[in-house]
Amino acid sequence: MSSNNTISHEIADILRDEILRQRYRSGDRFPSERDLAARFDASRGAVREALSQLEQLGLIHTQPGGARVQSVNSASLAVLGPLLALDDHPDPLLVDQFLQTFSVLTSMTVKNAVNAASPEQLTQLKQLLVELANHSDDIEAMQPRWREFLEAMSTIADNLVVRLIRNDLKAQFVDQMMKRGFQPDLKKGSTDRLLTTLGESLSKRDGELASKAMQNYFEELRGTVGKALRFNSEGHRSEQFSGA
Amino acid sequence: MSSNNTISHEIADILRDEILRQRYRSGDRFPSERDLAARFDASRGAVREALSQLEQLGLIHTQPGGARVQSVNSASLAVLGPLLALDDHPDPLLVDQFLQTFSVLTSMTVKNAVNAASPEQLTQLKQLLVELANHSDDIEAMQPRWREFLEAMSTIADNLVVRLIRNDLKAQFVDQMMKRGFQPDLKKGSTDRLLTTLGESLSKRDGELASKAMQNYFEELRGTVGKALRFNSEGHRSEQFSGA
DNA sequence: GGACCAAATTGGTCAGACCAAATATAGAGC
DNA sequence: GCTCTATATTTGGTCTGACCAATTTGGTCC
Repeated sequence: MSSNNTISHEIADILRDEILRQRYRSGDRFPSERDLAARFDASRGAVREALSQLEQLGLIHTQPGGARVQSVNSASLAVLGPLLALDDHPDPLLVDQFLQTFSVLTSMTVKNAVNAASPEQLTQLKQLLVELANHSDDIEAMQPRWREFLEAMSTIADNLVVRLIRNDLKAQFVDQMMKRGFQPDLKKGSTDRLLTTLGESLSKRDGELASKAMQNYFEELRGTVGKALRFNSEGHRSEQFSGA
Repeated sequence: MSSNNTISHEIADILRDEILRQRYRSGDRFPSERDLAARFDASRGAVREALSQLEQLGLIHTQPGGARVQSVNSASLAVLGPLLALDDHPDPLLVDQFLQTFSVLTSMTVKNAVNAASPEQLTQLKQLLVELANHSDDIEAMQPRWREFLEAMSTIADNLVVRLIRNDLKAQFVDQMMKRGFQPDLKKGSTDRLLTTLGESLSKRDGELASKAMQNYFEELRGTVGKALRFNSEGHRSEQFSGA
């Protein structure tokens, strides 16, 4: 998990998962710090630091007199990762929701980047696209280049809000999937089509076109990933999930 | 600010703002807990809890041996609120970026909601629209009804990822603007047009149409708000900002 | 049954201490 | 002078035990 190997993080991880697994109902009283200290055989200070993390996640609310459990719906974005990691198989619905969200944000970024890029940045982007095209056969090799390309787009678009959201989502989700060794096997045609259209949009400086291309790509990705996950969750443990 | 009136929150607020104001460069060593305890005349425990909050925000990274400051770009979404509250006048660019982001997420929610709503939910939504139309003259009165309408949309669309993001954004931003007493004065025409189109999209069950209408509305909102903020930041302190 | 008051519980803070990991420093060897 | 190593120091992580103020709880009185 995300845990540092400190006691307080361990405690936080355990309690967080218990809350996410609905072991306490929203509004319930949370065990007192002294009880938790006894339960985990730790000092109250360590427990307090753990509770501080849970409070930052929006999972509990502490007040003199007692802490109370809050609804997951009102939690912070940072609970997504733990939520996905709760079971062996990630929840297909949640994954799909993630992809859809990531799609609209990425499309927006791409659109703004293409429209706002300086001539130098345009050539840089084209260069990265060529790099990608050169490795379109090897998904492994494309991964870091995609990252670089999207990072460049993100820098050019220069929208801090989206950047922060994508930070969180990436930390919560992408890394989670990577750790599980998940590799979506998109047909090569889809990727090639995306690369071509992106190149075209760069030449024409047509952000809308780039955005649409990105959306279509994610649409296909959602289909593929959804199929793989559903197949997987039916018990046919595929090799796509090697497990951390 | 968001602070509870505890010492550790106070310390966290101060240090957070110092980091956001770039008083430490990314990568710099952060003062030791003992130094900070001396500076704030507090116990090390209180300082540690403050630092724990900063770590959750992604602003510092602590390790045995010392804590280091991280780049704001790699921080968590939760820094947006404090970032907006840093100066008397919110950064127009940041506000615009927020609105654009909120726009695509809301449009996506609306689209999915309209497409996925059950017949009962459709009538409920229409009912809420009527409510809105009845108060279209009084912005004050519309506010809670808008909230209710969007909340219903959010519930129907049932995308936890977007919901969590919107939670954070709302907490960081909307509340921030409300506290400043900011009220965008959109022309009544825009709002009426939005309401009409939304009603139409509900009847036709046309999510795409609803989405487009939402986008257009936000587009106008961005224009209006941007103008107001720029005007305001030129020193003509308008009455729109009554100050908390 | 409801209003009111005292006792127990709970979170927030403090002080002083110890350990292990990381850093800084001084010294040895070249 | 430079590099490398061993030592000393700093720093974060944790523990113990204590105190205060706010809340909650339970019982009493009307």
